[in-house]
Amino acid sequence: MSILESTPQEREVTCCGLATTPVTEADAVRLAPALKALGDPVRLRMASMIAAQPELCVCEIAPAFDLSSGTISHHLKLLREAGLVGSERRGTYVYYWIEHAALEVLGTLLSVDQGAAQG
Amino acid sequence: MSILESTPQEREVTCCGLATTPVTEADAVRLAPALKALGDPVRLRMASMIAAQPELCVCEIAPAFDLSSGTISHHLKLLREAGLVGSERRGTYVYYWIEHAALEVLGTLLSVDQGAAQG
DNA sequence: CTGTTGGTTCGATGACTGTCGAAGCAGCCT
DNA sequence: AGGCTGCTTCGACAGTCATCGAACCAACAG
Repeated sequence: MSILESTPQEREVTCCGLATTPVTEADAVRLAPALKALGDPVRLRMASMIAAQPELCVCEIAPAFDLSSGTISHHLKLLREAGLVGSERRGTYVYYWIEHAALEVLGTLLSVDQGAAQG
Repeated sequence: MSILESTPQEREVTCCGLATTPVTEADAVRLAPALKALGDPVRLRMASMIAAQPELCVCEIAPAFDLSSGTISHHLKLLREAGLVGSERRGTYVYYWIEHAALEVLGTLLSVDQGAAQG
């Protein structure tokens, strides 16, 4: 059950945003982990760095943070488990890329709904 | 320093999404707490219920969850502190409403950027 | 003033999280 | 094979979090 597997109910929600139809418990359980993963300043920046490039190796990500390599790996793992990024080892380096589809699900969920919202 | 106070840098970010320009550390620190607040299934549903109505009293929110009133209050407080909802007591009841502007900041942050994203 | 109902705050507790440093693994060199 | 570099995993630890039940405060109805 990943963030990308949508039920009909969830499709409606992610079609028109959180304000249109109350998110069901099942959808909340599936969507919340991705928001939680982005709810840490380190991971939000990591996701943003990765999203701004086609892909990025850990050796390019790590220097931006004053953290041990173990901690860097830990955060990247959480982003991966949340379905927000993918990774692949190619030779010496491990590359990370953003899963745009997952990001889009969240963007739609939080997008301002033209019908229900009123500034 | 709330989610709604934007620096020039942050305006650029929240204009075109997380993938356009890497989020700065300061912006990440300011934006992450709101995502964190929504990163819990209970609070995501609460925010969604509140967002789907002009306003909602606690007595209408609480029955949707199998939680003690103390825990309900705790979650609503976190949403309030994250700047995502506002609240006001009117007579017997306390009413909560969504802060659409804060939601919009997040929606824009996570929205798919036409320029940088590619599926 | 007293009881009742709606919410918040408090204290305690078990679970989870962010962090480090050390150990481990993978792929290179030579 | 032996060593080096890049990254992940492991074990430990302090800090945070979700939850409950109890105590508390606010408004109202008798």
